[in-house]
Amino acid sequence: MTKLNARFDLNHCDEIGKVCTVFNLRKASRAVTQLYEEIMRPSGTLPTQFTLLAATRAMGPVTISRMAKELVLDRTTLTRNLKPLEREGLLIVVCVKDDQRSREVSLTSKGIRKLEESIPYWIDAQNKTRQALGSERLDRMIADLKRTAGATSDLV
Amino acid sequence: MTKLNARFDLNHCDEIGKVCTVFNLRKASRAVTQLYEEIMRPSGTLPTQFTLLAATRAMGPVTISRMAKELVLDRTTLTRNLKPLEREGLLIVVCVKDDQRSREVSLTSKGIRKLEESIPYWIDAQNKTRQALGSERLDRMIADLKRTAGATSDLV
DNA sequence: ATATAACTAGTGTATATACACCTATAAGGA
DNA sequence: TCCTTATAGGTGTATATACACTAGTTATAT
Repeated sequence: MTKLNARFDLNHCDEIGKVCTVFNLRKASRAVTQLYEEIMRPSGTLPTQFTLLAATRAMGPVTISRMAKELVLDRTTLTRNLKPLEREGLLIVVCVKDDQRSREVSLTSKGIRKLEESIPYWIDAQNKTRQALGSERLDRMIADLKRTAGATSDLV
Repeated sequence: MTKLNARFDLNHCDEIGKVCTVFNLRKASRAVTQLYEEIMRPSGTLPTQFTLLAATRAMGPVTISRMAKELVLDRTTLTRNLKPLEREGLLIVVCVKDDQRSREVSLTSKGIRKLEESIPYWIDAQNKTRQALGSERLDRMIADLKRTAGATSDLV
């Protein structure tokens, strides 16, 4: 009688790649990120930076910590990811009056313009992805991804 | 009559985060990666490095380029990701006899041991993820992720 | 046989990500 | 009030990721 997990031993490492959640997630992330980067390249905005601009716009003036938690992003990672956008003058991070510890992120008018100009390229990437995957699969997967982000980040 | 894409203008940036494929994929990736890192920490192997070890074991001696293509990973990224594993003596990259351009990656016995020791922690992470998401959703999502990686990497 | 094209790989640079550690400020209790 | 604790944030370091560029090797065409 073989053990249930016998297929995960050294002689069946190909099975690991086939069923590993984190591997398949990261692999798909790379593929989709590469596609979005290619399509959005003419806009001069990286997809990761685009989502930061959109998140800042959506959340209004927001502290680093709150934004990081919302994005399931380490706080220090967010600090660093904001740097290139600050340097380009697309957003500003300023101290909060009521709490000298906190700093709030906001878009500048230049950042708003940049975001607006990038949206058509992002829509193009969205449409090409939908075309490639089919609406049904894509909508289902995004719903599953949301659930995954919520359920697993609760465990950490 | 409003345009179909009207909800993606500057006044509805919250919609962008809700429907953006690359954002939701990366966010879920971060959440799951964080969970795997926490669970696998005692093994001393990062989940990304674990998958590289398993892929090397599965693909046998394999050139950098072929491995990169298989993993939907930029070739130069793979070169750099192999570095810490080489440094620890878990794998070696050697020149190929027949083609002086190519270099092949193989596990060392130390790498095989390390992989074997890490598998139980990986199984634990796999099980906890399955528990959190439910088998049906997880299996469906992984199938969708595979399809996504294949379909979008073909477009680039 | 040689010139050119195609292929394989590495480096420099930049962004993305997170942990350990540190500093400063706010909140709360003795 | 003052001491302790909790909270908000930044830096140093390391890995993950990709592009532009470079160098060497093999294949191909004339």
